[in-house]
Amino acid sequence: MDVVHIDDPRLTAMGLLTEVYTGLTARMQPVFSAAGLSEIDFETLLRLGRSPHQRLRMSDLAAQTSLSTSGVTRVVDRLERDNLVARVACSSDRRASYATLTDAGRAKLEQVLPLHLNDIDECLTSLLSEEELEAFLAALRTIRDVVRPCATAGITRELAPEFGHSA
Amino acid sequence: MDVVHIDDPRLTAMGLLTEVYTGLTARMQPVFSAAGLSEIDFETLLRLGRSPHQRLRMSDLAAQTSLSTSGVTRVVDRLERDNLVARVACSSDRRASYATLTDAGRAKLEQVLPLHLNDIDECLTSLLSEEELEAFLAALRTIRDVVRPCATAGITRELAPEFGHSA
DNA sequence: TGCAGATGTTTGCAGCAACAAATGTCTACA
DNA sequence: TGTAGACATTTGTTGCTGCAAACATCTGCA
Repeated sequence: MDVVHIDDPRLTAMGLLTEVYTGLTARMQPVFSAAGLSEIDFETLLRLGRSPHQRLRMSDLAAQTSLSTSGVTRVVDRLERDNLVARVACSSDRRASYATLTDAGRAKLEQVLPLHLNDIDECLTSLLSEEELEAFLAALRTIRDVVRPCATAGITRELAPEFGHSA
Repeated sequence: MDVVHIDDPRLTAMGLLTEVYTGLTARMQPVFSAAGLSEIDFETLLRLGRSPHQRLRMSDLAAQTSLSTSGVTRVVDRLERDNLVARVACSSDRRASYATLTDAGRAKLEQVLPLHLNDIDECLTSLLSEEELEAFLAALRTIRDVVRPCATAGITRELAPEFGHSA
């Protein structure tokens, strides 16, 4: 018998979740890198694309992604250098600035998104039956509500009790 | 209507999973940092603790974690500096070395593990009913088998079709 | 035996992220 | 109006990571 319970069911459960999540993201990497994007680049473009006017304040972007505000500064620096995103001054608050999708950014998103959706289908949604998937998502929601009570930042508070890809 | 389908169910599913996984790991962070460990430090100690003789070759450690071999070199450097792990030459292959748990490492693991298990319970396993949990894990296994066909490295091939915490 | 290629580990290097401090702007209140 | 504190963003610094190259050792085959 070893130091730790080698088969503690809690460890197994958490390990399985970790394995699935990291395996899934690794599996989706190629689509992003083929487009010259990192995962966080894609997430940024996606969130901008889904937002009203395809723009978001830097700090709202930070709240929605798992990045710190300085992290967002540099992601947007890189995306701006590549002309996928532009900074626009906020007229009502001179401290703030919006990151907005450029035409090239929108095009890039539209190019990558279908491939990404296809990946998700292949490795996740198509693997379970209708009912299994629904139960799976319900379980995820239950857990999400505990570990991440307030996950909607920078979104008008009425819509989107669950706004996909909140990291 | 925006550029992208704001509520594409595939995006929502993936987003939910991301949210849960990152929320969960964030929620577990405090226990690790209180013990002066990073998450990867803990995972390393755990894997060593579960292995025969509490030791593993560097490259097997790399295969089990999500780190590259050079990443493992540096994690073990740090853990060795803190006296939680020691390198031991492999007698049958002079290129290789084992990372082994020191007494302090074992003690640290035994100190942290119950707290971690408690976290998992609080934020994951206790949130679902017996049946829900079983269905949830079954779904994870289904996905795991697709995204990570061969996830058992450096383990004697017979046991552990699912060896928790494989990153 | 001797050598070519495979394998295990480490090191040099470059990129990314967080934290804290700095800067500019806003808000509330006297 | 003037000022203190809050807030949005950026910059300086540090640490962690992967990739590629270097190095040591092993294996198989002539």
